[in-house]
Amino acid sequence: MLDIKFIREHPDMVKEGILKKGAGNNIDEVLNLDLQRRELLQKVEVLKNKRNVVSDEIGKLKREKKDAATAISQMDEVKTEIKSIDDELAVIEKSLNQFLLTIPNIPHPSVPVGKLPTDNQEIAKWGEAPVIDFKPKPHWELAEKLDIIDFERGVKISGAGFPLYKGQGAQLQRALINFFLDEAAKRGYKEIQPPLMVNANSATGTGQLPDKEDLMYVATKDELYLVPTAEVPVTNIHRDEILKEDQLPVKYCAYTPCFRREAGSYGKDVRGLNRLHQFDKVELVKFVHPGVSYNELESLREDAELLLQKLGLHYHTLLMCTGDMGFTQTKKYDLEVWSIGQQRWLEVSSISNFESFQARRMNIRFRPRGEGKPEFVHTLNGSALALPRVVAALIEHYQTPEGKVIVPKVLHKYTGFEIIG
RNA sequence: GGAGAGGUGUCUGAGUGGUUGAAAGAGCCGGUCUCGAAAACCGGUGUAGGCUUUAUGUCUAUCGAGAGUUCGAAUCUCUCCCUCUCCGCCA
Repeated sequence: MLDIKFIREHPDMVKEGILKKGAGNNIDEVLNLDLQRRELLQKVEVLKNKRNVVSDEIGKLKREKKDAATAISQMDEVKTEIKSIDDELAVIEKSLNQFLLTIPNIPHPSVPVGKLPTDNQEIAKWGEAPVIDFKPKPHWELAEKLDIIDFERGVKISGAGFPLYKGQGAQLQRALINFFLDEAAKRGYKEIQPPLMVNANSATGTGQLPDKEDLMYVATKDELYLVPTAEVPVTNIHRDEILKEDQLPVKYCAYTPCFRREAGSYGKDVRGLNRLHQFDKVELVKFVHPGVSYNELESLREDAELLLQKLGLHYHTLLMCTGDMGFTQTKKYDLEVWSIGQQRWLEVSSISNFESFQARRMNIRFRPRGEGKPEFVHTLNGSALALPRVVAALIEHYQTPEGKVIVPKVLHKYTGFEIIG
């Protein structure tokens, strides 16, 4: 969430930022509630002060065995008044807080303003689509023929969007996960295996709640949510903590399955591995000093891009426009890998800076060296990478005319085989 | 799941209704001492919010969370959460 003080002092900047994201604007209501809150606070604090002072006096009188009845009766009115103002305050604070939780983060000035996919800027392009003299097959055809992914049985067991990986398909997945994790470790990320179900506080901290409850699977009996991304449990590691400045940046990587309800229909995405309810992903999360978060965003992007380069896959990098950014981000890059079988780009990574937006919700701070008040850290995260579309692009990219798949060299030591089929 | 014990500041740990924001010790920061360090000694050291003459200022809140009793709650009552021990179940 945004800082109420910041909103109070820069209402126009906030309104403008929200507008760029294409969201509704209720800043005036927020400011009004904030004003009411502070007025009531002043009134009630005077009364509470009186209560404290008089109570002390009563204590003294009693100790001296004097009569305190007058003082006590005098407090009757104060007491009821405090109660009524406190009640009023509670209502206002609750509503103010709800508003604050629904105000999106405002975009960084370097982000292009727009709302269409064409407003996104391609800032880098790497590699090329392979030149082949036969018609490339989409991954679902290859996978089915090779019997490495079983979509139908996935449907039987769970439903659409829950594929079953078999044999070399399962091994390829495992190889990619290990490859991604090892590469992350080399770049200084500590590996985490987080819980796969989180409570409401954690989901609120990263911004999935209260707005996006529909995206998640919920175990209502236990009030737990299946993680839609490792970002949720991993960023919450340091909720309500004060880190030391010397610790920063704190860098974590985590492999988890991700569960998403993906309510609604997505047309061209329904086939194959393009959009699933359960998928695997390695996520990178950083907690950094506010002064360097945009440098850290660039290095995070490099961390993710390097993986695609090592796999030899053709990709490009997009700087997402204001309208294509999520609720919580100030700046976001997407990496899209080329699917030769489908002749389209597939998003495999999303790399974002949240500045202090999540940190404020989660109360994650650091203590500056020497003296000084704790400040909020900046949080960032990026997929490195989401598996299914990498798998899709990879088997399409490396397919042979016979319908086999050549495994890229960096994976050999993980797969133990060099060709699928 | 059943029975019992308990949750206090960065940590250990006192504190069962009235100068307790909270003893004591440790840690940390600053200082004295020292060529330097250690030890010793002295001083400081939570967080959030409000107000104003923005200050070695002041007020409010905060002892797991929430509600209640009371003039007054870390201390009493209720609900919830969590931890520990024993029993049961179990990968």
